[in-house]
Amino acid sequence: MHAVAKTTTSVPGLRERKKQATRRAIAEAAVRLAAEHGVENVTVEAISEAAGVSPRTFFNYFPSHDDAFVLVDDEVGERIRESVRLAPADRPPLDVVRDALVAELDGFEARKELWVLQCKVLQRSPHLIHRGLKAHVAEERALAVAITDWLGSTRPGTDAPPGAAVFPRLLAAVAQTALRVAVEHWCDRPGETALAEVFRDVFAQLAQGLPRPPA
Amino acid sequence: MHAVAKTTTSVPGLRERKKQATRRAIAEAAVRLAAEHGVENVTVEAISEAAGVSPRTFFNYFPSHDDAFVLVDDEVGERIRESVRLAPADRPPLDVVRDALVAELDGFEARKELWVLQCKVLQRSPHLIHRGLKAHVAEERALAVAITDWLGSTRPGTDAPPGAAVFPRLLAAVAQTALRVAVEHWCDRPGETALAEVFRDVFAQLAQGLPRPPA
DNA sequence: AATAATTTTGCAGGGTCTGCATCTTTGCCT
DNA sequence: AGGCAAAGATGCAGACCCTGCAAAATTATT
Repeated sequence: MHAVAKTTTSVPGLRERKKQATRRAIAEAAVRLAAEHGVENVTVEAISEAAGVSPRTFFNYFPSHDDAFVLVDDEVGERIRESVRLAPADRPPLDVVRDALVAELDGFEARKELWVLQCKVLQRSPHLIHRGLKAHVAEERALAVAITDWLGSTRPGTDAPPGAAVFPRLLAAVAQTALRVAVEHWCDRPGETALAEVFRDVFAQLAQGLPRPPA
Repeated sequence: MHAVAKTTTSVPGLRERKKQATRRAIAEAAVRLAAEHGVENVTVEAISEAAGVSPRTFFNYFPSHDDAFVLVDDEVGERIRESVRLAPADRPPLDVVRDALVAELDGFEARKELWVLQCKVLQRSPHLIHRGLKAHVAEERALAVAITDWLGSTRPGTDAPPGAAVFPRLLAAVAQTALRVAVEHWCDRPGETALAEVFRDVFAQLAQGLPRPPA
């Protein structure tokens, strides 16, 4: 408090940093081992061994064996929802959600290697896709709430037509699905197309009501 | 072969009937117990006990504990895909998929009680939703293939624009998602709206590119 | 009625996951 | 510095999940 002025915020402290490091070490070890030997042949013990922690510690970071193989960043979803809530009220809903997602694409491509590697693991173990979709569904529901907020800011308290109540959930679900399809498609063709391009194309098709593409 | 002429087909035989009965008994016991005590408090032993089989037999019918709680009918998906493949080549893709799904809706409402009950279980245990989505994703991929077949029957072997390759996967994924959203929405409001109505409404919104619903 | 095929079952064993007690590490204070 | 309190890591016991394998029971066929 006297000689050295501490940076009052920002620095998470050694404790938190070590925790994050441990978490990343476990996740990275899990993905690498899975890419080499296949998911079902990678035990918690092996992951812990490679990450340099005890098997018991593994479960302090991941609730289940499978959860170690999917990469989830909570902050991304929160930024997306905030972006939706602050969107101009008169824009097309699909555009609002699309742009909110596109804004996060840069950080996505930055970790390209990691995602491609994980995509391979997920393709070999479809059973893990659903673990990834777990976060997906959670995101979907939170996004639906954000969309409802955004829409509600236009006209509060009015009798709605039958479709209105489903709309936020449908838009959120479709947007997440489009994102997933774009990523899967992009993973299948590494380096061939930019993710942003696939992404924009997919949303364009959605906006047109999924017409038959010109052959 | 001599005295009694056997009904050459149709009758599945006592063996097959008992198997189906056992399977249904296990599934029903699982759902009922889960509805009462919560999924995580229902062990395989308890389910087997209630179904009148040994714990080992449980795993002869369901690959995992969680799989006993989701109802899947393989034949339904096959009928849907066949319907898509046989559709007129000049119809709007979204309509083709919609109608293929709508045709199965009757059989769906017939088991209304069962589905509502299961929806409650799934709502209390989100972790099971993904198990249900497992079949969902499998269906999605198979459906994408069927859509590709159907589209391909129009013009085989032509240079495709960037969006064309994604289209079948996107359409299949979006259609499955729309189905899921419709079912969830319908489960939340039992008896208020017919599933077919929600379903048609959702697809209408998709066909219009998800515009803002009139408030 | 006897035999063959299929299903059910018990058992052993490995893997997942949790709660609890203990030990080590980290953060903060004088 | 040195010590105290909080938090994380670890080991262990135990319940549960899941899978082979071989024996017993049930069903189909001759």
